[in-house]
Amino acid sequence: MGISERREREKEEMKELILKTANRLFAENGFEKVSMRNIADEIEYSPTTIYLYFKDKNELFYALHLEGFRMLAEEFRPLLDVSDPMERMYQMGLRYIRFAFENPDYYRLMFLVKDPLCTSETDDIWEAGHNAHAFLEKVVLDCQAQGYLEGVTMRSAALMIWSFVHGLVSLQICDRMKLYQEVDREQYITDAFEAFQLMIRNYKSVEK
Amino acid sequence: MGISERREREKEEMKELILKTANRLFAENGFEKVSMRNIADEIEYSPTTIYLYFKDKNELFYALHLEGFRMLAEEFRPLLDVSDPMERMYQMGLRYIRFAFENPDYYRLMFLVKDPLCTSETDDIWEAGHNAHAFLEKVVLDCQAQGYLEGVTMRSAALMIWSFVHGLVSLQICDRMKLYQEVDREQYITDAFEAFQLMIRNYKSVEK
DNA sequence: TGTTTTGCTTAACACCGTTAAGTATGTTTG
DNA sequence: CAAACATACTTAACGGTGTTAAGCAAAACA
Repeated sequence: MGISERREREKEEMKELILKTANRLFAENGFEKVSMRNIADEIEYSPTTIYLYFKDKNELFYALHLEGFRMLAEEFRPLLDVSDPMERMYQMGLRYIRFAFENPDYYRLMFLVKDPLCTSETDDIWEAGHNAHAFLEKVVLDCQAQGYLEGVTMRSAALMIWSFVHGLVSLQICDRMKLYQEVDREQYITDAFEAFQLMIRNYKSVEK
Repeated sequence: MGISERREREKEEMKELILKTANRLFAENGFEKVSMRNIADEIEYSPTTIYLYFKDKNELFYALHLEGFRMLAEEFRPLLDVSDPMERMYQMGLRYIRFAFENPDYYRLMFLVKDPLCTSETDDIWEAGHNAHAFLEKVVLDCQAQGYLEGVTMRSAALMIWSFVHGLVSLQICDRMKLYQEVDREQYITDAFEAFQLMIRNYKSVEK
């Protein structure tokens, strides 16, 4: 009775093929190159075939978005070796920024696009994001244990830090930094990041 | 010879009509309701007519984006009456956040969407944004004159502040705050904003 | 009054996501 | 082994998008 198992396996392989192709088109040619018909062309199947493996385009993009979080987790992995909390937070910021700039399309999909996530079920979706965020919460707690970021809750601090870095890379990725001279744009980003670090380092809560 | 002048006037009126209609559809039904055919239906003209007044959809959306900046400037106007720099910055943040939450579609268009701006000419485009940014730069300078934000350049500080607030509202607008309980989400935003203010207020540059 | 210009429309192109119906092929059952 | 059924895939189509080319009627000009 190995037939149904083979079937299952083939189905999984096809799903994988579609996904890999979508991922490749996405990484190579960016967002707009990924259309159902486009993927279909690439794998030499009819467009409608994809719908036998994925409910709709959102489900497909949700899978891509998971791949993005996998990549981000990979980027974060070396942080486990950094014991000093403030240094770890610094490195984490740098790696977050680097990930965003090296994979702008993935970043858009993960954090900026509206569609593919809210339409999906809201329960398990954020498991991938949760890991990354847990990483941040841990680093904040460790920093607070050393006297930094006093007087604010861990959650507030985490959201504050995430907001800043996210905002910084978003402005760049969405091309909203044209205010600053083309040449020095990267310098401005670095400077702003350093300024933020400086503020966190030198902030001490008000004496009671 | 008033004919050509009347012609000119009528052309301007038509352009205004298209724009107003686009703006209305945009404000009422959000982003996706604004299609060329959609606007055409509303003004009871053929879709192609619009192309006689606007080069393409991007040019139209660029005009909408200007309207957004006009609204933001309106929101900022009362800040002129706030003389205390730190208080002014605080109020500015609150108003920025309020603008974003009350006009999420405009905010997306102004700061998050990729297309309509980069494709247009890069020269005069940011004049509208420049005004808002000049406002921020002014407030940063005034704060620095009072001893705040010492040790970082005005530009870095401005970008840092903008990044943070932009990131905060972007995460909410793009529905990326599902990590936090639905109920307390607004509270978290407020807390993070307060935490940031606290950090800026209590930061003192390192003594040399 | 005839000629040219203007303002607008119809038709079409090339895409898009998605659904319904149909067609082979492979599997199971009588 | 043959009939009945299920599976995997396709073709055709719907309704939508932005955009272009060609044509037409009315207004302006000579």
